Parts: sequence; C-alpha cells; structure tokens
Amino acid sequence: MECEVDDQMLLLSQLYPGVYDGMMPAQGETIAKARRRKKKNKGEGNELGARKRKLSPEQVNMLEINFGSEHKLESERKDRLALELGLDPRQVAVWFQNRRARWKTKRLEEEFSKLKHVHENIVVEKCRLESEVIKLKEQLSEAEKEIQRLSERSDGVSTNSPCSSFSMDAIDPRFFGEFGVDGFDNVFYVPQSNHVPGMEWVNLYG
DNA sequence: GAAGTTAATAATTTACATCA
DNA sequence: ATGATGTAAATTATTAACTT
Repeated sequence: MECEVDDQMLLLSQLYPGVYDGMMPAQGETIAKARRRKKKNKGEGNELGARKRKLSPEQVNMLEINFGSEHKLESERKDRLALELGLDPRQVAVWFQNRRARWKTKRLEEEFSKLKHVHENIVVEKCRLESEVIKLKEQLSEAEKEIQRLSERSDGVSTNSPCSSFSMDAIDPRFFGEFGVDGFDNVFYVPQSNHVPGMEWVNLYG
C-alpha cells in the first residue's frame, strides 16, 4: 500500500530517488537505447516501496499553466519545470506528450461535433428544398393541365387563333432552371415514410 | 469491506523526422 | 552515413473512484 502523504506536499523525486537513477543509462550506453529498454518493476523495486506515479494537484496545475501558454516544450523549459516541480525531466516530457495527445483528441471531438451539426442543418435544408420541389412540381402539373384545357377548348374554334400558340413550346426553357422537365424523376426524390436519407449515421453516435 | 469494473493518466514502445 | 534527440501514435500499466 502507498502512503497518503505521497499525495501531499512531498515531491515525488524525494520519495523515489532511486527509480530514475536506476534506469539511467550506464556510462557509454546510449540514452536512446536505455529509453527503449523494457522495465517492469511490478510494485516492489526500490527500498522506498512502490513507485508513486500520480502527480500532485500542484504539479499538474503548474504543468497545465505551462501547457496553456505553449504546447511545445523546449529542453530548457523542460529542465526548469522539472527542477521546479521536483520531477524527472523525462516525466515532464511524457506529461507534455500525453497532454498534447489528449488535447488533440479533444480538438478532433469538437471538430466532429461541429461538422455533425453542420451536416444535420444541411440535411434539414435538403428536406425543406425537396418538399418545395414537390410543391412546385404540383403547381407545374396544374399549370400544364390548365394549358391543356385551354388549348383543347380553343382547338374547336380556330386553328389560327393567337391562343393556339399557347403551348409548352412557348414557355421559355429557362423557366425550368438548369434541369429539363424530363430529368425531374432523376433529380428529385420524394421521401417515403419517415426515413430521412443521409441521416442514418447520426444515430450511430448517440 | 473485498472483489470486480471503469476512467483517467503515467509510462513505454515503435517508427519516423530532424539536425549536427 | 550516423547517432542523438524529439515527437506522434499506439499500447500497456497503474491508480483511484465506483459498483456489486
């Protein structure tokens, strides 16, 4: 078991001075190699008992303040911080690495959330536009029926009547915008039931 | 209150980049 | 080319707080 005092003001390096000394590379050995060496001190180890890993709130606070002003950690600042907090410079470096990773994860989550909202709004707008298209198609269909009726009525009267020229041919093609009438079936989608196309994924991330 | 579970985070490993 | 150093990403290990 670990002492409660560990969490208080005692600095970690004072509690286990042997831990990091023990893993320091021997003279002549490269630091890089030493860093990669597996060490599994499960629990016991040095005479001071289990190594305490949790940083004190004061240490974390100081590290957070430093991280807030600059995410990168130059070796000078690392050494100064380590000295100030009574930590091994390696611990400070590790803390910054992990903090950067957490920060990145959080940032990605926020970006995802924003994009999700944008997507949801676009889907809503898409539905609105689709129903507007349906309404306009109905209006167009009514207008065509009316034209048909008028042309049928005028057929019996005179072929040369000014009204006889009133047909779909007379309608400016620009009236239909960028798609022709024939293309409507492909362009417009009428939602069935309450299934909203494109929204399937939203519920995956409740 | 011991045993199991879980979330947070400290530490390690690996692969790669940069620089002297 | 080579070794030191640093970082990101992935992973492991440990701790403390909950739950059963």
